[in-house]
Amino acid sequence: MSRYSAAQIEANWRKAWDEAGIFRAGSDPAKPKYYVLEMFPYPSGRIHMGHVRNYTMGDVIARHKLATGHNVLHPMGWDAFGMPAENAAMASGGHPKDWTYQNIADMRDQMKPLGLSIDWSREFATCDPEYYGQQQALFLDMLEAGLVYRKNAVVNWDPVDMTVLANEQVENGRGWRSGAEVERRELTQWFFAISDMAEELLEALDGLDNWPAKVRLMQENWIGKSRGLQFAFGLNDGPEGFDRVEVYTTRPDTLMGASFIGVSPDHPLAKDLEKDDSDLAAFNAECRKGGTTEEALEKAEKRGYDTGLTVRHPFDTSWELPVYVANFILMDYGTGAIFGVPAHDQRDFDFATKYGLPIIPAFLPAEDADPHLTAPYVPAKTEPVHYVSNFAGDTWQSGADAIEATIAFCEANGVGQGVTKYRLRDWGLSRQRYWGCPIPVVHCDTCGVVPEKKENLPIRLPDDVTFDVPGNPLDRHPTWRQAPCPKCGADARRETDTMDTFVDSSWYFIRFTAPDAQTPTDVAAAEYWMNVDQYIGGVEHAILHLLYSRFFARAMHITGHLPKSASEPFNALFTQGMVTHEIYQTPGDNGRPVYHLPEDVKDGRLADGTPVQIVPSAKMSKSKKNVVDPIGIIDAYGADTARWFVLSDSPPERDVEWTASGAEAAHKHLSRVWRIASEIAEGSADGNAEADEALLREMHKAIHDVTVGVESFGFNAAIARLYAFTGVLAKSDAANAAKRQAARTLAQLMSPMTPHLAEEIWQMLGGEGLIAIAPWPVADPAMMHDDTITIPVQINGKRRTEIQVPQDMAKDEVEKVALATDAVQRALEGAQPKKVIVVPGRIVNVVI
RNA sequence: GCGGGCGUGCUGGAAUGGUAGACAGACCAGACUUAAAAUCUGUUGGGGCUUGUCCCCGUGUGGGUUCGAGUCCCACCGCCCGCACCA
Repeated sequence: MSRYSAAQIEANWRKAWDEAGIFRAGSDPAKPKYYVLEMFPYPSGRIHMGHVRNYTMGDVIARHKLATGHNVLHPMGWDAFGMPAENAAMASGGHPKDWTYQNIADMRDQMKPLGLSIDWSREFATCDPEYYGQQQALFLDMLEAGLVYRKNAVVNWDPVDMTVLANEQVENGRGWRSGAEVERRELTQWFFAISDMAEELLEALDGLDNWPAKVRLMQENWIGKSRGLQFAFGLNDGPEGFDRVEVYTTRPDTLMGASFIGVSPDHPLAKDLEKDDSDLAAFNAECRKGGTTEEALEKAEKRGYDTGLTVRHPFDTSWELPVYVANFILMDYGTGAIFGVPAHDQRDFDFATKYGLPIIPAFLPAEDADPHLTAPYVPAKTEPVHYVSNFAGDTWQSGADAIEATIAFCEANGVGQGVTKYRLRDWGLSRQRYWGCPIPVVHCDTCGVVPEKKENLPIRLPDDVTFDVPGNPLDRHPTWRQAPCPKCGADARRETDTMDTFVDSSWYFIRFTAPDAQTPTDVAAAEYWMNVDQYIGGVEHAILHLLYSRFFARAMHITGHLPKSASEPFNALFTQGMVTHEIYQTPGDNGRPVYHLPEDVKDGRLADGTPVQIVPSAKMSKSKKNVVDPIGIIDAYGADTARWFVLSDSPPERDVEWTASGAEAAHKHLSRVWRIASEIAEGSADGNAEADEALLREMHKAIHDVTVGVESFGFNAAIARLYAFTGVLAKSDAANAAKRQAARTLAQLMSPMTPHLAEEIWQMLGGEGLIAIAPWPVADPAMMHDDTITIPVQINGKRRTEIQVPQDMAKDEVEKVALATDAVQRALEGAQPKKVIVVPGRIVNVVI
């Protein structure tokens, strides 16, 4: 008998699937549709184990749906715009386009051996002009609908590379590539009006029952709805045009504890004052320079500048509070101005302590309040809070009630209004980069900003660009910028900013439903295929990509590109864990460890015998060298082994640690299954009917358990069940016919995870056609329960013995059997039990 | 600081409130072999004695609810993740 050879099997079956065209999504109305999608990859040029895990999970779902009679859409594409292509071009002198398409070709070649049930006919890359041209059309429609606009905004500006950087591209206040200190700069940029939809995006989260609660919560926090009071302090002797300072607070109940007013360095008042105050101008400039990174903020000291101005407290106009410009106040949240309550807020406390401002407790009981507090005074949760009406009245309330009551009180007394605010800000999409989707507008000296005509789309990126100097190549291109004004025809200039790549990924899943349409979408196709029934990807996209996509689906409905039913594009979301690996390191110079690839380490030592230090498992990363190349694994063991292993050891939402022994074990198991099937295929040994019955019963239980596992993302549990069933089959004395049936079923149950091996076994055992499209087995309930069952007997909740009883035995009969056991009789010592609990089919508990 | 999650053998992990440790890895022992590999079988939470179809303990710690708790509730400890000068 020959041995299991994945290399031989796998290529054959991929060819067979290809020729049969079984993964091509049709529109068979007789079948229910099912759209399964994994987040599409960035074409870095190399697939990694994370991809393998992600796509394998999606493939298990897709193949299972195919076998259960669904019309399945399972597409793949490339998130192909972005900075790495430009960085590669800058580093090696190539062109981003060549680099990207070469990487796509390479990655496609690496992915195909995985045997994924993908409809490759729908493949596209976001850098294809056919795609980004439609994206430009979408942009124009959104512009017309008021969903896109231009405004002046503060951004991270890298003065060396001369481009805007996203927040995540700023490290410790410096540009991640240039190392230059990032400046905050005001620029006119394009924005999507996502914040207008804040309430709807928040409310609709409630309906996303099949999303992880964690992701919904993260989005909820990100949208950040808050309820508060907005009102003004009257300003004494302010500059021209400034007679009040508008503030927003979520804690109006602390109003009587106010001791100063703080405004942002970017606040209009601060900007006005700095005109005549060079010290303040210097202070503001210093504040604006400060980085916006987490670390920079943590280190930054609370600093303020006393403007010398004062405001009047709304409830006691003789009470004057100083006005400071303070570095910790953000211009783009609330009104850019606050009142400080040092007694109840750590930041305000730090500030007040530094500048010798009063610390006034706003809550009773006043007798507990120390007039010389050394730390913020925080009332206990249950303690009644005496809110503003302490000043004017006598009502006692707490928490949110106190805040609402205070707002009502303030409104009644003409001090401001209750308002709802959101943290969510509009999405700035302008990037001063070449390798992105050009924003299709023209700047005309007479007409201003003019949308490009749709018939001129796509506005293509020019190919003749250079990357030898920093900045945006589109800006310095000799001719590309020149364009006639679509309105008046005069010479005008193209917009040279391109779109954030998150725009590309916000609607690609809709484009998959009609990838060749001459409009952004084919609404009928979108209506048929949308929504994505199951979306799978990393939790790192919990906010940005998933929130943007939810916004886009709504925007596309508004602009007529999608039915309303697709406004929430992803019915179910699953966030899978990472693939991790131990890190091997040896001490290097200057205390920095030297990392070693897993393949260079044997038994804890390098080839030359040097022992390595093993650092606990972490996400595979090139810099730590704790990576295992999927290609190497596929070459050594086959794709089925890689697929089986990444699904087997851990629940899919958790990280899985790649271990050499685990991969080896997976391969051994698949070899074993292959061997068992081969023996059955060759064998003709007789068995006994009793063994047949037992085997088939086990088979039906396995069908049930594995099906449940596959349908509920319990892949690891399904695989454990398959191990167990394989063991039963291997030991069974059943006749060949029964074994054959069981082995064919085993192959079917394994087919979503190990499709190639499953096909091979199916064929070996005389299965008809391709297993990939053979109807999924159905468990027979009659075969799933045994006539006689074993149930444990507890005494006072502790297991003491077990009894065998007929499955359908009456409760009191079961009780009698249990009481008659030696263990129970011994424990009773002739007495009567106090109570006997019988859970049918489950357990008996005798209470003594 | 705010929000969320998780703590189970040597390891990954399993367990609708109902036999804790399924299934794997690792280790050890045995079979086969001249030997090794491969394969197959078996053992493995801790402790005790009277070695049994035995007893006690055991799911981070301490309480509670329940006939019964890894699972539910309260408090604490530890770890992980997300957000964050957001007023």
